[in-house]
Amino acid sequence: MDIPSKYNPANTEDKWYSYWMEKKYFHSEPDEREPYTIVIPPPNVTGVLHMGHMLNNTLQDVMIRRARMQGKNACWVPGTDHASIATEAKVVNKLKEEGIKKEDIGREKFLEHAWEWKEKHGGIILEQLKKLGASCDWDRTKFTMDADLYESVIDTFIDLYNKGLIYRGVRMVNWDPSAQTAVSDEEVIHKEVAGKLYYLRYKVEGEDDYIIIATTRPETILGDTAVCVHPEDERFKKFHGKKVLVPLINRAVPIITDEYVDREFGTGALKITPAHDINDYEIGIKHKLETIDIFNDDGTLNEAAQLFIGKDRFTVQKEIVPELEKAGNLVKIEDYTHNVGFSERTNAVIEPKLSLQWFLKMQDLARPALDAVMNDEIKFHPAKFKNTYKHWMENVRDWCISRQLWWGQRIPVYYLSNGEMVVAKSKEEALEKAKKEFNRPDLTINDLKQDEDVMDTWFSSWLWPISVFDGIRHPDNKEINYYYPTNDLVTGPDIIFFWVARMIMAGKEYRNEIPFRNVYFTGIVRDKLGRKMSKTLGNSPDPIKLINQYGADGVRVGMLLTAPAGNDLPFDPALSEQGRNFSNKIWNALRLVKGWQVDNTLKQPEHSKLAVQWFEAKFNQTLAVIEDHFSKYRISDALMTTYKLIWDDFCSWYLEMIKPPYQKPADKSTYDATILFFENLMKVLHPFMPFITEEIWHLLDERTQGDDIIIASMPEAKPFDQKIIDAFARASEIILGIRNVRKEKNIANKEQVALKVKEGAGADCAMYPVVANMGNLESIEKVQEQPSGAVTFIVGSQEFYIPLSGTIDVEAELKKLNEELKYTIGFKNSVTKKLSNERFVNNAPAAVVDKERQKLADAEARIKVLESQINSLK
RNA sequence: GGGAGUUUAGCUCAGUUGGUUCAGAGCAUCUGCCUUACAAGCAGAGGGUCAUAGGUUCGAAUCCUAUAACUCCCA
Repeated sequence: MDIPSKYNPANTEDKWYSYWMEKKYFHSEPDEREPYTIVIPPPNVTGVLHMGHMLNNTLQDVMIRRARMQGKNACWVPGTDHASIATEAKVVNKLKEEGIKKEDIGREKFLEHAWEWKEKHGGIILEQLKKLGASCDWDRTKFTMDADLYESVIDTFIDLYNKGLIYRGVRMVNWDPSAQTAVSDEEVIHKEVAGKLYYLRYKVEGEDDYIIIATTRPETILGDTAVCVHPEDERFKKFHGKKVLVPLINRAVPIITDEYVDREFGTGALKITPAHDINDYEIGIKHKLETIDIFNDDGTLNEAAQLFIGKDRFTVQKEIVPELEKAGNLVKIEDYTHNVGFSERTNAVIEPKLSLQWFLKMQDLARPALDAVMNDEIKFHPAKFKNTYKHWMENVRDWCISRQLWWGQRIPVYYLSNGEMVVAKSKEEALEKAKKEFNRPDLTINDLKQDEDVMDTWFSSWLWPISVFDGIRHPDNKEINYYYPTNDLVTGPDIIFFWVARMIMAGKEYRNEIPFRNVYFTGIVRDKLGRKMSKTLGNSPDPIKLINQYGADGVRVGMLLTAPAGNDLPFDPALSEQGRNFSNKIWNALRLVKGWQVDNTLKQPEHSKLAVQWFEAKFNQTLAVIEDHFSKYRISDALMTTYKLIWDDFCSWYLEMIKPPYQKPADKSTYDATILFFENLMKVLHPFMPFITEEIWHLLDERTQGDDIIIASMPEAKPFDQKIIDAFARASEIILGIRNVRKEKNIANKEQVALKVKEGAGADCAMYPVVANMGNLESIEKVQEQPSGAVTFIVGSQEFYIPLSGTIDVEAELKKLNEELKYTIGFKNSVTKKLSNERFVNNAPAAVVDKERQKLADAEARIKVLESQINSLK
């Protein structure tokens, strides 16, 4: 067989992916088997694949492929979300380039453009996932704006409204002036920013006195409606009940007192701007202050500000300072670092803004969702995220679900001209309802105006595990009953609140059941310097390029090896190289095995028989370890264990043990056993490296239709013979001893040597035939005494000799032995000390004490051997 | 400001209920090898005061206290 010495992934990956697709191996239909379900965390439809997706989806693919091979009905539902803010921004920009404003073409026309954009660009990320090998059921691909999912969202809104959980109200919200929409608390990212603290003098009305306040945002003074001091603060008691004049505009506002004020901060006096600060807002309500909103939706100042009308807030922040100075209000400016909120989507500085929005009450929804995680009905991996989850759930605030956008599910609320409203699924239904509810038979469809806003994208996503199976509209359908609850969710810790928490709420509310049993939190992929990967930094490698360079299998291994759950992953392309090298190692093992001629008449050599027995045991022993890792979601450990099983145990030991002499044939039973081992190893490896394993599966043997590794059954750990594992451990030590002697004495591997074993209790080893083969020994013989002119090595307390023709370097041997003796005596002393401590012997468990006694006996035996060696050399 | 977490080899991390030679793995490094499966490889080797200081215990990387540094979440 002619197989190239370097594995080339490009030749196999596309081939097998299309083959699997043709065979419909990824597709799932409900049947009598146990289901195993994963719903993909839907990537943003505007996105392209980044390293985070690579990690995330590799993990999911490992889990789904393993489940498939375990005979479960594996279903991985792919899809994307509509990302209202991001997508709308993209479409707005595209139109802008064409000279079109969205307001000019209107809502319907705009949505046509948006759909067109989605059709054209929205599938990129899913196509990229195919390159990675993701075995998603593509027939089930969903999009959060699909008609059925859209309707599910609308139904949910109506239902929650009818339950009294959704309300409309004017509240302080996080306003994104760039996207011109409200965003939820979770979409605001707080960052420390170097700014200034401005000390401003407010004149007390009708007096010559003044009060000094400190603020980071001097432009907002135009919206001030009070100055607040601590009631106990002696410095300000003289001002209680008086008024001050707001600088520049000379509006008289009251000086109020509230214990909220921190006397240590700034000057101890606080300006209050209820329209533009959440804390001020609360104080405003408490003290019934006037609220003056000085900003337009785009962050420019409006008429209420009186000055700087039409200018941007940041321009005004600069321009107002000289004005204040001129007017004599500026005392001083200090450097000051403070927290500023940025929009997760547009990176614009968030403006707290009073506005009329829709909210979902969270408290009642949160309780069952909190319990489900705290009592481990849903398990978090790693469990440390339970803390974060608990803290958020216990302090959860109502969710602002309306967005001032067009791309999304439009809020199903209809208003009459008098402001009264009805909530209904369609305009027609709304009309009927309105007629009845308000006793207005005269109403026509034109009297109704639907709410202009759409819902938060996460209001779609939180239904995802249910809505992809149509379980909102048809709660008793076959699919939802079969696939739900799903098994595992794989996602990043950064969306624990956005998504995980809310999916659990939705599951509890709509199915009265959790949406998944396990949540695996991945780390965040960072670059070598520990920075988060981002487009703006340009520090993210292009995953597709990586795949072309190292193969999808290689990249998958590279990602997984250093990605224990919940730990950040400092990505280094060298990791993918390690994965690629592993592919090559396996490839060459195949070349070796397939290069053998098989001679049916050949008798199986004893050493091969033992090797086969050993590997059988080793395989099952290791498989149990791998299964344990999987059960604990330690995927990278499961991979590393598999890696070592293949590389070290199979390639470095087993294959070397059974390798026939050069150009000699192999015997049939060893060959067959080896092929079987190879097949089993490929099965265990398949979930991690799907492509090369399928390729090798088909090269190892002729396969009938449908005999493909992707659907082969995963081996299960069977009982194994511990004795042969132990015998091998000893044999390998002896082999290492022989190798060391060869190395020290410069004896080529080709040259045969004889091994002499000192007669005694430890002289036997069941695996001597293997030792003889691996050590290239002409004989193994027991002797009473050390032969003259022989090099010695010791395994445990057993002596071995290799007679040599040349002279022995007595000095060097003595030095080595004396060092060894010194170490062993030291060790013996420490054990003796322990054992002579009465409290240890009395308190420690018997097993531990026995082990110490055993250690002592071993050390004493070894010392005896070493001493006799030294004496014989002297 | 409140809370959580982390700190073990050059790097990334394991280390379960405190008890085997417990101080580990992979990568990296160094040395020697192109030995007919594989130099994308083989055979070896070195490398750590388990962040610091106390304490509990017969015994501490592991439990407790304090300190330091870093990370994340919330406000």
